[in-house]
Amino acid sequence: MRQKRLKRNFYTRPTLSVAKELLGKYLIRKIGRKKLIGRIVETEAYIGPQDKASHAYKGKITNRNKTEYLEGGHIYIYLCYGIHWQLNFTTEKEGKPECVLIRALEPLIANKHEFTTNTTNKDSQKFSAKFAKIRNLANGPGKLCRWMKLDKFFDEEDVTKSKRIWLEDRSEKILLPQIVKTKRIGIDYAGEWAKKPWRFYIKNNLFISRE
DNA sequence: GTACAGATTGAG
DNA sequence: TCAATCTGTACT
Repeated sequence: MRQKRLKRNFYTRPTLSVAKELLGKYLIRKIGRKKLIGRIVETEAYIGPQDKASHAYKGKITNRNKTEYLEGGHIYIYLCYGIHWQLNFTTEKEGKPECVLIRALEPLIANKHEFTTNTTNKDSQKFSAKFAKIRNLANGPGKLCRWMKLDKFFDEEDVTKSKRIWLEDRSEKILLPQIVKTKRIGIDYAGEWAKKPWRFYIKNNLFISRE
């Protein structure tokens, strides 16, 4: 299988394109000799300064959100509800506070007898207890950070160069009809901006955070 | 210094 | 349905 790390020019593009094209890409987290691999199945776009749901609304710069202004291809990670880390990748040029939140991963587990990456078959919903366990590893933005052991020490990380976390293209293309667009989760305070269809997930995938 | 909301989660 | 848990932010 052809595997190549996503380069700078993938990230320094319009955020909505990056959010859609991140679907079907692979997030690799190296811990010692081991690798945790997750296929990205759900994302959300945040487009400051105009987006009221963005931390960079009205061009706000704080100690927390300053990494959001970095050039595309950097990690912006922050703690939510005092408990959960939220992994974002910056997009666009330096100075533009736009990013993509990774909301769910399909864990790539070596044992192919348990399940395959082809989860479009509704019959596979009759999954085993083990399958349920795997499904619960990364089907939410906080859960995937817990699984991959990601925290504030990854803020500002350049994923085009990092040796502990990066993204790979494994020649899988998610076509437009397979992408479901919905409003973003948990930002109802953002008025009109809350209605924007800036959440994307892979149709019929069993590893998304919710429908 | 104090007050309070939040890009969530899991238990009940 | 709701509490856990704590940082960032606004305000006194």
